[in-house]
Amino acid sequence: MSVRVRIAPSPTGNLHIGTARTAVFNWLYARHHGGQFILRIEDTDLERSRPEFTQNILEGFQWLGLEWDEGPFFQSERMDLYKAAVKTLLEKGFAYRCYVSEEELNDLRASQEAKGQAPRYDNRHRNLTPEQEAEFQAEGRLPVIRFKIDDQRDIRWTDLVRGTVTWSGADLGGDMVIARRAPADEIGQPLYNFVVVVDDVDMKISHVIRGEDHVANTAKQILIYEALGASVPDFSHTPLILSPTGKKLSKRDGVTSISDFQSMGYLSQAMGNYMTLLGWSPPDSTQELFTLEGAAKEFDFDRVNKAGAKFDWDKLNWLNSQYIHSMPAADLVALFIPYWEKAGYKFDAEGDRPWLETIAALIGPGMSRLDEAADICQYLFVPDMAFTEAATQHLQQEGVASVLKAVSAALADASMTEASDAQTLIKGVTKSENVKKGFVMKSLRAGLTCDLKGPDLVESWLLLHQRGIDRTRLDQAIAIAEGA
RNA sequence: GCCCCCAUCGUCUAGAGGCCUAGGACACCUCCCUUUCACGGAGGCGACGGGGAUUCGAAUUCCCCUGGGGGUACCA
Repeated sequence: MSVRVRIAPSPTGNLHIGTARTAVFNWLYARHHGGQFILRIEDTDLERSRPEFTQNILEGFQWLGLEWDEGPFFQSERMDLYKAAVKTLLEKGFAYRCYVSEEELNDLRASQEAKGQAPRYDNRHRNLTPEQEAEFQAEGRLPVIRFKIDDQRDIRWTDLVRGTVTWSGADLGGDMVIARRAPADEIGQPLYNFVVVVDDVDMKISHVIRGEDHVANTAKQILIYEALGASVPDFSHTPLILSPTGKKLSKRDGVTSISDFQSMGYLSQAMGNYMTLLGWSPPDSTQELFTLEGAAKEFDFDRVNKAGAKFDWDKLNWLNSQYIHSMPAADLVALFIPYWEKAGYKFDAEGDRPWLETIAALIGPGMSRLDEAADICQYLFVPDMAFTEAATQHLQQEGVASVLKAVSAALADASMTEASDAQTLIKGVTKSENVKKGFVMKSLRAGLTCDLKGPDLVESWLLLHQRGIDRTRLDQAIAIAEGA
């Protein structure tokens, strides 16, 4: 059997990391088996669906490298198909019109709750006579369409991650609504649990891979497959991504959308790697860094966990740092430029390329997120940057002024083109001032970079020198050191 | 409330009866490298939720308890 899987996001928000992880598992499974990965946009809820969210979702998948083989298909464009299917179920007696009002339903639930029972529809309109229907219609009542669920039925399926799952028909809440309220001679808007099945059948989906929060839906949907006379696909319910507090990760937990991770400076490779690791481990579990393509070679559900996994920023940051550290400076520059531009730094992306690339080579190995590039590099781009409190305090220490003045003097007739030039100069000052090299380095760091911590000092100096910033900053630092 | 699922270091996980005095990774701590700042390297701390049962032998199988999660819409 050829493998056909799908990701079916709802455009009611930006691409959520949970959806993205489900997409990753689908994609990995499809690629592993040489199958098709299909993208379907579930926008049957017209109220909440938005085109900009669809856009965000598509871009998110592209960014992550989850290219789809078919689609995107839009459910909103396939209503006729669904309504025809509803009609068929109606004609075959699998579904019926129910005239119970919202108010009556609320009363029913309230009384059930009062008795400590599970809320459920009591199927009271399952066998209405034509006369009764006519009467309700005469009252002006609009019906929904319900799909019959047999309370006696035991539904079971073999889940690729959970093994055999059984569900009792009686625990499905009674006959389910498959189409919204509409005039009796029409078919209202078809609902999620129904259209999913119609689409999965139509698109010949072989494996439904989705989050664990869908297990109850699976039981309902299997019944619909049967009524439709379609073969039931395999199911895999993957563990959920949990917030640090252990609940299902939701928008309220802060950053959860892929585009946010992207703008925070996470690399798509790191995101893909991390999401895959959340619930799956490669056969060689000591191997934690891998590409999606690499994982696809080994991916299968026998190595997918059953328990939910808490999202861990530390681990993501570490993974991201690994990718950044191993990236060539030439590639890093391109990734840093947007952050530098956003920070308002002035530079010529083309003309200053060599200088920018040297910066990238300097800071890349110490970063864990791309967006750090802005703060880390401020001293290189902004000539009149303010000194930090810590730097100012150091500058005002005794002996700093004279060290910096010695450096300044030596700088006047020194050529500063290589690291060794700076080293020689530092060594010279250390000797002439008769202080420790560490003191010179620290003072220079404070004076040149406006801070006490940061990228390699000598390299920074060279970079500053190329821009002619070192002189002016040294003067500013000396002024502070002398208490002016 | 009811239904379903899950349960190894703080976190992500390896482990499919003896290879486990439970392995790896992140985080944390120490040391080394560096007369700056990082990166990097070497160590350390640290877990099988509890109770029964099966077995010569259980993290691994079964049962109960406890704990956690998910679901319970005319949302998806």
